[in-house]
Amino acid sequence: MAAPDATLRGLTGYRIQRAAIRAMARVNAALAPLGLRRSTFSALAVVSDTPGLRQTQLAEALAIERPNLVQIIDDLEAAGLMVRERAEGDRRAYALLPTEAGRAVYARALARLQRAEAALTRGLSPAETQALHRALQIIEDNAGEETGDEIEIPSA
Amino acid sequence: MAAPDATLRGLTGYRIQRAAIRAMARVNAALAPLGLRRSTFSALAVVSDTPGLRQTQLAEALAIERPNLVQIIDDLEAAGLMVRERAEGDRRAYALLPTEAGRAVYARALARLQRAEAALTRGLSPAETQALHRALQIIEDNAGEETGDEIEIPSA
DNA sequence: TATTGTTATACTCTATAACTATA
DNA sequence: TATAGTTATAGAGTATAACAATA
Repeated sequence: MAAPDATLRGLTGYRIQRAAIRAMARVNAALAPLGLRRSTFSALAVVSDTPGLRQTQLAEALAIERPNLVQIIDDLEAAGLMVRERAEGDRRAYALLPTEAGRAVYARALARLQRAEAALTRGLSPAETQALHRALQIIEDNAGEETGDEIEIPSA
Repeated sequence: MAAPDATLRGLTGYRIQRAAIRAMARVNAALAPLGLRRSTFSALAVVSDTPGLRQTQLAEALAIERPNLVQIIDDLEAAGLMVRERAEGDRRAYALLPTEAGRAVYARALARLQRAEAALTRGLSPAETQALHRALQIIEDNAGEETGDEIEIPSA
């Protein structure tokens, strides 16, 4: 018997989980000095790149549930990095816009993250990193499909 | 502007997170019919492959904190899949052992997971999957190192 | 003094149901 | 009747401090 977790190490899902937990801790550490978490950073990034989008659209882009987005936007608004503006033509909706401060913090956060990314992928060539991204996309897509697994259809 | 999350997609950390969240949901779904979660499965796997190890050793193998392991072992014991036996020579410690039922459930869970893994990695060649594992290991190792980042040393 | 397992606790992330105000 | 945003809530996963029993 090799390592006690040799069986688990043979499972892609387990490896992704282990790498993700540690990588997320690094990302959090890189963002914390700017008062951001992963969730607030990613929201700020999408809104900065696509100003004016609605909360529902942002939730879909980030693959999070609408209710969970509320606190994220609240935090960004409280920090003065983003504003909710009533959307024209639909008074139920809000258009999300970054403030000047929000754009500045976004740029600083992105720079910090890119340094953290370089540390994370040290030892991987650009081609290997590219291949990693491709593999992760395939897995995300595969995992996002409906399977019908576990849906028992009575045979009569 | 391409997709609203184009910037985020350029970040390895973000891609790992997205893939991990979806993959873990699939793993949970594969384990749920057997009454297992990811945490209880991985504990059962390590103990089945390395019977007799201590809780501290198991926590280290799984990279979880000792307090969080208590409930996991409690659940496995309540399900009749594992037992705590007082360790010989050290009455503070427990040797963890799988029951017969535990070994049987482990085998069934592993088979289910391997089918789920095949679905997750559909479209990736064995070589690509191998390269993915290697890349994830490098990232896990890189992220686990101490950096000294953010430790401000007063210059005088 | 240090270690093993434990308790208590807290924080984050995620998910669902139900509400409000609009459409 | 449906949609946008919200509230309330619950469940995991993870983390730390402190305790009892033992070394």
